[in-house]
Amino acid sequence: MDKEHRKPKATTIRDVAHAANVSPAAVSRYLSNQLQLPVPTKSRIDAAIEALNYVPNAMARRLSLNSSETIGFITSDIVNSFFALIASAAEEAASRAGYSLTILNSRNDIDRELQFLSRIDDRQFDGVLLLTNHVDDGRLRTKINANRRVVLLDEDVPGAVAPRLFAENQTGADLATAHLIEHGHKRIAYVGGPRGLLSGEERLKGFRQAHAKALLDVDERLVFSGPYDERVAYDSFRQLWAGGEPPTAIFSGGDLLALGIMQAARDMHLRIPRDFSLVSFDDIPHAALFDPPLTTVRQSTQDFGQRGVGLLLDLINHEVHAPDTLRIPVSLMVRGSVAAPPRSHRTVHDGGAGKAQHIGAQKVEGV
Amino acid sequence: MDKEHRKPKATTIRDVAHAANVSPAAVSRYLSNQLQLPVPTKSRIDAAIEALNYVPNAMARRLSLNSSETIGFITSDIVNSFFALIASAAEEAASRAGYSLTILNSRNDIDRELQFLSRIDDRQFDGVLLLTNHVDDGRLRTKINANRRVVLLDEDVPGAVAPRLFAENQTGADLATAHLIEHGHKRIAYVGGPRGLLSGEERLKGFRQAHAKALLDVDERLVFSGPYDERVAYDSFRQLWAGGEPPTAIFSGGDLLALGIMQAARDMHLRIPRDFSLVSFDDIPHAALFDPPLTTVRQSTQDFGQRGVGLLLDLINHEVHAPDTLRIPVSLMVRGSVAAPPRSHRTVHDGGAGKAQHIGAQKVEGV
DNA sequence: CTGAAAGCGCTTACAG
DNA sequence: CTGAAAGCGCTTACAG
Repeated sequence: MDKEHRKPKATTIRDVAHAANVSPAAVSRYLSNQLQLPVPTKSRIDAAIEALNYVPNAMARRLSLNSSETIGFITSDIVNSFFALIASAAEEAASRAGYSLTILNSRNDIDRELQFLSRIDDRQFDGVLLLTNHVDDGRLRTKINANRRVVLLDEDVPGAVAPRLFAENQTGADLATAHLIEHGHKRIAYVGGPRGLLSGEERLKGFRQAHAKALLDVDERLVFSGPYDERVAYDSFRQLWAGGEPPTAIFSGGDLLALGIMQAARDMHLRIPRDFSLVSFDDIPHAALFDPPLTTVRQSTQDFGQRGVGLLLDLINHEVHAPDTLRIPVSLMVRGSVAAPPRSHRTVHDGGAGKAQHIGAQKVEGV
Repeated sequence: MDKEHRKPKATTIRDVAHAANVSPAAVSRYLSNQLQLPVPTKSRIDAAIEALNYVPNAMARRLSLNSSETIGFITSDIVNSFFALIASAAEEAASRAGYSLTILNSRNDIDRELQFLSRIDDRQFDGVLLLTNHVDDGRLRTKINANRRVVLLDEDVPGAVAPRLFAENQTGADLATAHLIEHGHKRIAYVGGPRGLLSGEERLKGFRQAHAKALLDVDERLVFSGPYDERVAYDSFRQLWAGGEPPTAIFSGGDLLALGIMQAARDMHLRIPRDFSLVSFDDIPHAALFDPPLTTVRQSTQDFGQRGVGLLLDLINHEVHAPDTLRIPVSLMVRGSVAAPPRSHRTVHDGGAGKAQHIGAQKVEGV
């Protein structure tokens, strides 16, 4: 259009000040509510802003304030709706506090995680919410301790100096396993996350704890730990069924793993819960619509996102709390994937064999 | 720790220049590969950077370059894994081009969309990928035309001057409906997106087109258009079954709607595909694991994200293309939610009544 | 080719 | 209380 001005310079605070016959400082202070002005002056400024279509330049403000007004959210997989829900809750909380939230998809790759954490160093982020999903080799710890503007969510980085927010993993696993035991299962397999990773360790601990409370032994040949990967769970299941005596129930350390198990069962023409029962962890959306509706341990993604942002903003503003690890409560969502063991004559409490209790799942609160 | 310096000033390009005995300009040019330096000078600079632990300040660079190096991704619901997959692909493409991607969750609220679009004005974003999911009242159009750094993905904003990237909606709907007709269905319901919204209109058109090609009439009492809301689909289903003669099959305009339909069917103790068949649109992850495995139209989320970013970067760099609307191809993923109509003696082509073809779903390419 | 200097558009300590 | 001026830390047109 206008060939005359090659770059139609953006209107700045100077332009507004000039038009309103005040100083740039006055406009700046007025806009940030640090100055009570006489009404006529106010209106002149407002009119100038309106007329010149003035919008403050965020990059200039950020350079000046030495704050990017942005926080990073690093997750292993944004497509996993459990993580997406946390991200969504975090974005809302951040937005309310005047911060943008940038979601970074690490694909569980430590090099990408480190690269993303470096964006704190170049001032792209004021801080970062880190949801890692693998065992640290020490590099994450070092990186975090170098800048100290990180909050650990969902999984731990041992040795890192950072606020932490985790689920009640052990309690949840105990709850889930006890639920199976109550239905008469004695031969229960564990298909869970990696050894050395917080959720994997703690959920396995809960699994053992429930057995101990029921005076039951854990058959170590039925314990499978591995990455949170659908295919790995798929393979674990096939191994379980390849051996002599398969279990009558499985506690799976994550809904993604449960999905792999369900797929494998389907491929082997096994029905859940007729041929075996299944309880899982996470409660991803639509878990109630799977075949069968999945009984699983729920953790509040809202809590994760909201409280995580709170912790990070406190850290950024140097309002440091006691460095305790905070925990998100859990509850068991009872749906249709658990029944009595096959070929068992033991009395069951509910009539839940074939029929799913899908709507308004019965909720068993965690401790 | 150090009480002496209240603010331990970050090291700047000046510090590096000083330590390496060159000018800041030389360092800047060296770092951006605009300058070939003698090896000894290079090493001195590298050593200084290393020793001082120098990281360029991104906010300063951005102010100077008048570019935020960031693009926005506005979606109605990041928890919907279909959108999350597009976001993920877009993030990868943006990252490869040196851009950050910020995901914004609009919750399909136009005020939030407008607010997010304003971040172009204050220089937070160099441009925006907009995935809206409702009919515009004119405000989106006005806003987009005011800054012209927006690419429209998945849904249209009529009248907006912007590059567009949409799915082959009509072809996909035709494919899906024809699939039902081939299985002997004549009484097919449509439960789809809103009238006036691109996907809703075009998919309905494809639904009608398939009928016309088969010389079948569409029963208008079986056509339900509404927002992409699980509960709305739930209610539509109940209405369909409340009337006299329910359909023998449903084409649903989105997997989220299909989920609502499946939930309603389950609550009414109806089995799919025994009691009615269902085909849908989107192919969200794990669609194969639902009960039944969902036959649905697939669109490549990878294409959406990648090509969308490409279009936006071209726009930002003023490498404008012809303003054509680009289309993403579709294909039908045949799984287990379609069978012959109930009480029908018509011969069916595949044996697909009860048994699901879940693994490696048969793929029928779109035109 | 190289460096001193101006400029990006804000904010705020400082002086009047 | 108010404004002139310095400063945030880069990039780059300009002069030498």
